[in-house]
Parts: sequence; C-alpha cells; structure tokens
Amino acid sequence: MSWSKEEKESPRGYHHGNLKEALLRAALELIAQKGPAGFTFAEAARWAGVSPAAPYRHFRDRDELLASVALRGFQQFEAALKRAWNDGRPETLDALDRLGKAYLQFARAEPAYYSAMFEAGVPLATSPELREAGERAFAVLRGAAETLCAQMPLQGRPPALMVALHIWAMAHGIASLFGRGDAARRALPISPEELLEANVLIYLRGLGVEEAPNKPSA
Amino acid sequence: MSWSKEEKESPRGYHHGNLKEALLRAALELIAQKGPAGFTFAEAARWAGVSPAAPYRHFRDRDELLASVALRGFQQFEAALKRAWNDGRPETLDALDRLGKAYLQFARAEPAYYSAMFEAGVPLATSPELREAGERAFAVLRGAAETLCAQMPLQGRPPALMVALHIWAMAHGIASLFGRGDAARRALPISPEELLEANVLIYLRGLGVEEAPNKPSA
DNA sequence: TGTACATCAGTGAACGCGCGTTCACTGATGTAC
DNA sequence: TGTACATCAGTGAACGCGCGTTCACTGATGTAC
Repeated sequence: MSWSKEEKESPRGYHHGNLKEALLRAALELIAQKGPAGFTFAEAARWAGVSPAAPYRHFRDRDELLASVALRGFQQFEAALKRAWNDGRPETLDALDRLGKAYLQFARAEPAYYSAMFEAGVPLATSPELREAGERAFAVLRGAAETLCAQMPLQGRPPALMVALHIWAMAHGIASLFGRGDAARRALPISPEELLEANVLIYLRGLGVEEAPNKPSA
Repeated sequence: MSWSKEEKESPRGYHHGNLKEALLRAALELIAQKGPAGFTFAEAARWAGVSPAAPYRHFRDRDELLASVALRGFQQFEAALKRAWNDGRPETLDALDRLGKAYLQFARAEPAYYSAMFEAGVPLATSPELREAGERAFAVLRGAAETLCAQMPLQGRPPALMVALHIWAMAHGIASLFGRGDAARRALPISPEELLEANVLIYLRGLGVEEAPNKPSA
C-alpha cells in the first residue's frame, strides 16, 4: 500500500490533514492485532496521534468506523478477485484456479479486512453502500460461475448462482478454518491453496466439466 | 436441555450450589445475545445472581470461561454429529446427508457455541482438553469420510482425510455465511440445507461415488 | 493583493460508567473424634 | 449423637483503569470583496 498523498509524518500542525484515512488505517492495524472486538475508538485516535474527541468529526461512532473498514475491504476484495479472474482469460479453468488462490491470499494477507467483512457481525444492511460493495465482490464469483456454466452442454447445465454460492462456500470455509493469518487457525497437512484447488476440481468434475488436458488430476 | 440436578431457583442461601454451571449458562446466553465480544465476566456474574468476585472461585478469568464454553460446545457438537451419522447406517449416503443437516442445525440452533468454537479466537492450544474435544468432533467427519472412501474402488480412491476436510469446509462455509441464527447472516434463494446437500452431492459425483438409485440428482 | 470573516478540524478537560481484580471477611458445609 | 474445627464458596467494598461522549474552545484554512 502506498500513500500517493504527501506523507510528511512528523511536523503536523493543528490540523491533521488526513485524519479519516489515518483512522481507517489505525482501525485496520488494531483489528489485525486483536480482532474486531479488541479495537476501540479511543485507541484508534491515540494511534493516529489525535485527541479522543477528534474521530467524532469523521465517524458517528465505533460501528460506523468498523463499517467503513468493511466497505473498503469489500472494495479491495473485489479488485483482487477481478484481477485474478481477468475475465476468465486466457483459460477459464486456470482463471478459476487463480480466483481461488486470490481469495485465500486476501484472507491471509488482510485478516483485518476479512474479519470486518465476514465475522465482525457488521450487518450488510448498515448502509446501501456497504451492501452494494458486498454484492459487487460476490458478482465476480458469480461472473466466473456464469462463464463456467456457459461452457457446459445445455442439458444438465446447473444454475450459475448455485455454482457461485458453492465456490464461495468452499473458499470461505477453507479460508476461515485454515487460511487465516492470525493465531487461531488450525493445523493442516497440506496448504489451504492445495486443499481448495482439489476441492474445486472434484466439484467441477462432479458438474461434468472437462479438465484441461495439460493438468493431471489432483 | 434439562437440568437433572435440583433446580430450586429462588431460595438460595449463601452458597449458590451450582455456580460453575450457572456461569456457563450465562456466558452462553450473553454470547448468543451479543456475540463473543460483548460478554463480560461481571455481567455473567450478575446474570447468575452473584457478586462480581464470585466467578473467580471457578474460572481464572474471562478467557478460561470462554474456553470452557468452547469445550462444552465441541462435546455437544460431537454428540450431535455422531447421532446423525449413526455409524453410517443404514445407508452411507443418507447418513452423510443427515450429518450435513446436523452440522447446519447445530450452527443455527446454538450460535453461541458455534462462535465460541470457531470464531471467538479461542486457541485450541489453550488446553489439551479443548484440543482433544475439537479433534473428537472432527473425528466424526473423518470417520464418515473413511467409510465413504472404503466403498470406492481401490484405484482412484482419494485420501479420506482430504475428503473429511472438504466436507468440513463446505459445511462450515455454508454455516458461517448463510446458516447462522443471528442477525448478520446473508440472504439466500434456497435453504442452507439444500445448498449444502447439492454441494456435497456434486462433490461426491466428482469423486466417482454412485448416487443412491432412489434419489434423483439435485 | 490584502483584509474580514465564516467555516472547518482538532483540543483538552471533564463526566459518568462498567469492567477486572483484590482483599479481608463470613456463612455454610463437611469431617474427625 | 454431639462438638470442634478446617475448608469451601460467596460477600461487599474498594481500587485503578480506559472507554465513550460532551463541551466550550481555538488554531488553521478558504473565500468574498
């Protein structure tokens, strides 16, 4: 992450200049350190080097800050998934594999975002913006499922929505059980990436999708 | 749940009689109401009708109480899964279906246990007891996977451990995204049960498992 | 270009609150004889 | 069966702490003329 804005750290005057941004960063850092529970408005302010009253200029309360973190998380998540999927090119199945890896990568590299999005109990209904961002992230999975289904013979073609939900569930299940960057994860004989890849491959075979000829079965 | 011990509620004297139990119940209730984050030692004491110092006779601190909740959760989870699986009788695939439904059922009916077990960040390494209880619950899934694999032709038979992990991931993914009893769950066009059943059926087909003849494909 | 003024963004002191934790204590229970 | 005593389980008062939130304030910034 790089800050295109001027980043003159030390000599700030009375005005912070970019406090909203700094608070989001602080929240992210604190959530990463102690989970969504153990982060407070006051500590975020301290982290940003500002009086405890200052955050109220930018967020109504703690929950609004948390929801903002989740919102930003969904946006970055969507971007990461889109990048990996690359419109299914050049090869749908390879792209799908990249998509899965990107999913796990995001959960591992950004556990704070991930838990704000999926585990902190932030209701999607908090704001239309948030709901929309969540849906846009899911839309990437859904688009992938549609591409996949479109390549299948017409009869026996499964509903793309269902396929998208299944892929989501597999990825989320593995990410949240085994793929977290933090302490509470479980041990595993193989990497989460391999586990997910195998899971999706077997699932696709069950759907009748032909495997790429150059790729041996898992 | 029924309390085999005498449950004379009102007229308790100086001694509570069953405070440890009461604190576990209180924690469970509070977690169900406000998530694992929003439960405090003090409030659990109040809930049990006891001074704030009393819990220290039974738990070193909040974390130990939380870990006890998780431990009990794993035990009940194991029992529920075992009951549903019923050693794979009379029909392996039917039993597997029951297992999946029991998984979701538990997550829905006991969100407090479920989140203490999987989301509250309680490290399994907290105590050998806890780790063991967690492993015993997983062992039910693993046993099911083994039975399943044993019925497959020798060549192309997948590792049972992998199959168990996949089933776990699918069930957990769906449970944690769509199957929760509390507020933060996501909307869904079909029931979590149906979604999981379809997911597992497709997965099994991918493994080459024959479907029961009397069961049409999803 | 300079000045007056409105608006904005952060200050710092204060408050009430509930939590975690401790302490010496005391009422109840169980046990040895 | 009764008595003395040890142990156990809960009391209640007290403490320091950090949090959320408010308030009148003030320094900095932008804008109208």
